[in-house]
Amino acid sequence: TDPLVSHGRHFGRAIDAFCKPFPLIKEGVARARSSICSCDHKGGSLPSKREHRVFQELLKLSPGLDNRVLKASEQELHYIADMFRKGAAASRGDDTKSLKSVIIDWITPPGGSLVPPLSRNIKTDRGYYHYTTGRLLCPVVLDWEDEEVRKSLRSGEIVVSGNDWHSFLYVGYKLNPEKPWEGFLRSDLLLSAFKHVFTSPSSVERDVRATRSGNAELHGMQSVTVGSLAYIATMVVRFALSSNSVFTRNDKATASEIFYRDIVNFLEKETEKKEVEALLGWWNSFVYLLFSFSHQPLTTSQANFPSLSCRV
DNA sequence: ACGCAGTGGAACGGTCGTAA
DNA sequence: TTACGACCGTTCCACTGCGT
Repeated sequence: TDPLVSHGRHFGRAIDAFCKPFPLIKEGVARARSSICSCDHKGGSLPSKREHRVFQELLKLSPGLDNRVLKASEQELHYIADMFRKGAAASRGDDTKSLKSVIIDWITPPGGSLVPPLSRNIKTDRGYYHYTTGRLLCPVVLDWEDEEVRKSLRSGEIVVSGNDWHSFLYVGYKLNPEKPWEGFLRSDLLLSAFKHVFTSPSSVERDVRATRSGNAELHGMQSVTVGSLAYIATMVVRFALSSNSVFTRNDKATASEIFYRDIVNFLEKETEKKEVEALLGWWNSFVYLLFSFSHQPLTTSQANFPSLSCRV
């Protein structure tokens, strides 16, 4: 298969999970072409800064792609975009599939069991219907111990959206109202899911049994990105923990895409810059430890890739 | 509002390469 | 030989747009 599909897999996981590749590429190419011929026309809608950056990141994933898209016909642009779309969809499918069952292990208390038990491959009794998944999904500003809260969440009387971040995003599942950044996006559950997807499923446990390179290594991932954090959070909250049996990007009950965008937008706010740098540094140091412990000797094909620990 | 067809996307069974 | 983990192919489902 076309290596673009593989690049698309990483694009979805680490850069932008939900964008439509064709408009992104087409508009990016149009901007590049117009600046090359120095026509300097300001036609069309002004792209957001982010949109332009995502386009640049996409080009970086595939060697020579920048020149290729500049010369490409409309038809070829469609083809390239379709390969990226396919890859992103495939990786999402694989991740939902594997996280769905393994998350049961992570939320089961060590040495204990879930009451009532949850099936590894059936999701209907997850979400707010189960005490454990409900506690993790409950907005951190609400008190899950309050029976009225539980009732309202189950009946849909309380609709969770926007910046009502879920408890599982926080260390200890608790918010410190004085310091809202404390423990935010640093929970064990997120860390496990991140390792599962980006280093290897077995790297979540102590003894790494991987026989192949993980996704981060395969794609030369240099550091934890905002996109990858949002992706992991979305996969966990909106799919693995929820009671929806189907992952949909814009259905009202899960609203995965909205959740993802909320996280990304928040982390890219100028006002949060300092905290976000600290957050990414924290993640990078964790992943660095993990990566160096699990490291297999590099093969020649892998030796060209920078190690995951390059930055921060 | 309804039926219809086309399309994209998610689930899942399976394959294949790798390393112990 | 076996376990592991990335990736692929098939099938099914939900959404969209169109005509009536």
